[in-house]
Amino acid sequence: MTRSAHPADVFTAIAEPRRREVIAVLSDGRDHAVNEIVVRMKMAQPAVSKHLGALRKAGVVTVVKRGQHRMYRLKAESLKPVHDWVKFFERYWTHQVDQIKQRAERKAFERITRSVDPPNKKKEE
Amino acid sequence: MTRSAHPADVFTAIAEPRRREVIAVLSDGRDHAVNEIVVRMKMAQPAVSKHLGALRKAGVVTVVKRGQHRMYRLKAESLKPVHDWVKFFERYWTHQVDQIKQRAERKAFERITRSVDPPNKKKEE
DNA sequence: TTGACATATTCCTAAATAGGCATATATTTC
DNA sequence: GAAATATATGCCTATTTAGGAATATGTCAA
Repeated sequence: MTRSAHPADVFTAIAEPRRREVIAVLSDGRDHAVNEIVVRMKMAQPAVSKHLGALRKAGVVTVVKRGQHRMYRLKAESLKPVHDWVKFFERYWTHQVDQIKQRAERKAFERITRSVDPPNKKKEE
Repeated sequence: MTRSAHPADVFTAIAEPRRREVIAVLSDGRDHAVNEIVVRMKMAQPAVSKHLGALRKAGVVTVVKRGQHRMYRLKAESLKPVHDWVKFFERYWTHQVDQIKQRAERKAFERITRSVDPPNKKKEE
């Protein structure tokens, strides 16, 4: 098995660097035709179309037909889950870092010395 | 080709749901033995070890030998690039959304009508 | 209709990879 | 040393997937 994520998972969608490039192009919040993205990214058109397809499946972009073009637009709210997820860890690189680390180390040490090493258990928790 | 990202890319590392579970277990900032993660995640030990290996390569966790255990710890700063990347889009789901959207739409419309296409359309989605 | 242009889709291949299973490699305890 | 425990690694398979090339589809213009 490979990636067991839902194929349309946002985390998976943004894992691709090229896809983040596409998002960067769309990050002005405006509509963009495929061809424009192709030119800006210096990438083959089918490849771009495929990435856009993946992003669309993940709900990261939306499409609208306009004449013979298809206008893609970033749906930024779709990135909110990522933001929420990573925001939790924000505090670890802010000023409280030292406090947190020290407390963690102390607790971890206690845990280890008191419960893990004694050779009388198999599986617990 | 598959994922063209550096294998140790943080975005790729966190794309795996199971890996985010591992991170969740480590999210208290303390040391955790592999076996503990195995038990908590109800996952086979080799699988867990592999995920930990991937996370380590991506710099998301660190290891320390302690007796016959290997204690893994989250290196939260490694997630900062993700935070920084997604933070840019934060403003799109905050109160200014309407402003931004409206301006974007207006500009896009101008762009289209002046350079790409006469303003007639067939199908929209 | 014909042709030009924009985009998507299909087929292909090479690479990545999650997880199962078996096994190797410590490390501790007896 | 031997057994038990903790962890990593190797092999295997099924699945995913990025991108190339060719082609299909759709739309507009003359």
